[in-house]
Amino acid sequence: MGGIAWTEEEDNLLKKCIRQYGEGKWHRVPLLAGLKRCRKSCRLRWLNYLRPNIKRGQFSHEEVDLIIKLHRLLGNRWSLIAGRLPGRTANDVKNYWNCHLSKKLNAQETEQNNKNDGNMVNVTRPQPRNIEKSCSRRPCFKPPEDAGSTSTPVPCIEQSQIYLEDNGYHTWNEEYGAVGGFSTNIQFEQVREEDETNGKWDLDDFILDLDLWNDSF
DNA sequence: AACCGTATCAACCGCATGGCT
DNA sequence: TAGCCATGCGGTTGATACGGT
Repeated sequence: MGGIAWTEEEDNLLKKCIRQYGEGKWHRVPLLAGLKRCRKSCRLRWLNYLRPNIKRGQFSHEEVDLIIKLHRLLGNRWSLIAGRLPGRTANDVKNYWNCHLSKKLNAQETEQNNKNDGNMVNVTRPQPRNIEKSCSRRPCFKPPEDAGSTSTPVPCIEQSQIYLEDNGYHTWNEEYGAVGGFSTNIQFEQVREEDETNGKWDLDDFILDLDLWNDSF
């Protein structure tokens, strides 16, 4: 292993400390737990190993499929990918990708390229999304009523203010009632402060929902 | 049995980001 | 506004396990 392996005693001290004081405040954890480890090590050990509900063992086919899909959409954003796989850590996903999938997929791609040979296909890599600082809440996302149809999902934001970056500024509802062609670079200028239930909103989740939705058809 | 190459994965490192003063 | 500090993340390292020769 890279670095000094954690002992059972250290694990117990860390677990006890987290149980007592909760997560966060990692700079205090080594002192509170009585560990001779830096805060980063403590955090990593907890997140990747000691946290409850961590799933161990083989990745299922469903998980592997999802990882591949998500990686196609997000690139190496392991924490986001892991967030979609209950019980899996970013480190797990990253290791699995590096050990299993990257080689496998590279081989497949090379094979595919050889087959296509001259029939080049341009693949658009995930583009960075420009997010305004003011955008700090999650617009709730609901699938269309007719779940069986192939229509795209519609964010349930009244008077939403989502703008297409390359087309000047347009209001979503006024001019883009549906989300067709959503793979373009999109800027969320401001979102109505509506969804108070979760408090913290990750915009990437929302965009990912849309991308996954489109991808599934 | 000894050696070697490869796979696996826990741990570390460095950087980016955000909050606070 | 600048500087400092804590946190989080992705990349990388290196010890161990395991299979093949």
